[in-house]
Amino acid sequence: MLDIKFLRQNLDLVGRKLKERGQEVDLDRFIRLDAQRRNILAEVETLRSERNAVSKQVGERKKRKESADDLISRMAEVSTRIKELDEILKSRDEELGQIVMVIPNIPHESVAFGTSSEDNPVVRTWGEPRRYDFNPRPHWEIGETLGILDFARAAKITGARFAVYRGAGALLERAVINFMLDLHTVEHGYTEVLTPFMVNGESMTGTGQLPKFAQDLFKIEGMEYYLIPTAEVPVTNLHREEILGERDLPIHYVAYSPCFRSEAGSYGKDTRGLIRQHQFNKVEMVKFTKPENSYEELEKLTADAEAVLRRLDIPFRTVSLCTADLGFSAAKTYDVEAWLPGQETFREISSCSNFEDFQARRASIRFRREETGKVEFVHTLNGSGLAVGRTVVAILENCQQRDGGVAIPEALRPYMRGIDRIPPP
RNA sequence: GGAGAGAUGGCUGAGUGGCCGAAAGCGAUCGCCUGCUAAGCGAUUGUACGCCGAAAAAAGGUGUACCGCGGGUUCGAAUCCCGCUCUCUCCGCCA
Repeated sequence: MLDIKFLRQNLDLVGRKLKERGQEVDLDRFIRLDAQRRNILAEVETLRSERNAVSKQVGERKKRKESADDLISRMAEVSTRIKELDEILKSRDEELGQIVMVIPNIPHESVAFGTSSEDNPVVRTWGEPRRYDFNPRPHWEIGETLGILDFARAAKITGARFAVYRGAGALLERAVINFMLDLHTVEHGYTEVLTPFMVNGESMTGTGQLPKFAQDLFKIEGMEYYLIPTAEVPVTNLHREEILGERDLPIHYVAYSPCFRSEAGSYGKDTRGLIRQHQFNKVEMVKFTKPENSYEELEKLTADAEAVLRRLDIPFRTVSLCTADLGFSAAKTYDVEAWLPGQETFREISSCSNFEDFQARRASIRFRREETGKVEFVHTLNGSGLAVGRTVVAILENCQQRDGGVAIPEALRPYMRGIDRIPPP
């Protein structure tokens, strides 16, 4: 959510920035409602002030055993009027909320203008794609041949866009999770957290999934709980409605969680394999920082995500999302894309964003600056570190061998009971 | 699922209709005192929003709201009434 005062004073700027994102927002209506709201607020507060003062007189008169009937009947009218105005005020607030809660964040000045993902500038590439003396296969073929991935049975027990991992496949998924958690905690200094995988509506609103993107979420029948689409939601909301000490910052968390996404609107996209599932595992990094440090922290966060691919020796490139490709809550995002030889393409495997104070304002996550004694909003950041299923995809495709086996990257072997490859059947 | 108790400021905890944004204590900050430390003394110690202020901001001033959440009664609600949520204890069930 944007700062209302900022919005009021920078209408043109906000309108222009939103246009760059390809968003149209009725800002005139916002300004009109906001002015109305403030007028009504001023009136109702004046009336309340009068009522408070007169009620005090009533008390004093009664103590002196004097009649206060005239004051009482006058205040009865005032109270009725206050009640009326309160209702109007409430409806204005709701309308304003509906507008302001669906306005996306403003892109950072370093974000390139663009109209689609084609316009995302590549900021770096790492690693050389391996040469194969055979035709590299896509991971779903590799996985099914090896008997470690079973999409047919997943469809039977649940439906489309689910997977069953078996034997070395299940072990590999688990190894990747543990490898990533250890790397980020031991070497990068993050604190591991394990949270609920369902959250309430307030949490979803805090990070920006609600109210605008309800159709992307799975909701629990008969309860106001949602399955999390990413650990970003529970972890960022850990400090919702808190005022942190300046000394507590920065806070770095890493969390494993399964992620649940309805994938509404992506029918027909990535229907084969592990790329796009209703349920997938992810290790997520979340940071709470002081405003002046957040961009430096974004660079480190992205480097921490890239470190996973470096250790696994998987080639990747990092792009900076352009204005049109940026997510709703983000001010700036780097996507890390792993090379997939079986599909001869780079695919997103991590998305690292700085939300600045957008989520902090929604979720009311603040800190007290020692120098001034004032409370300010923190900046929040998060990044996949990494998407586990897609990492398994990258391993299967990059490390496949002529005979159909898959070599286990060195770094994972301690987590795989020492085995160095998954042999063909 | 059944029975009961509770939710007040950073914390402990008082407050059953007006004198309560809220006692007291603890903690914290600043100052005084003191060779140093401790102790002692004094002051300060919430958040949000509106208005005034100003080139913009800040300082400052002022008003309103907030005692788990939502509604109601009343001239007036932390306090009375209704609904909800959460926490704790006991019983049952259960990984």
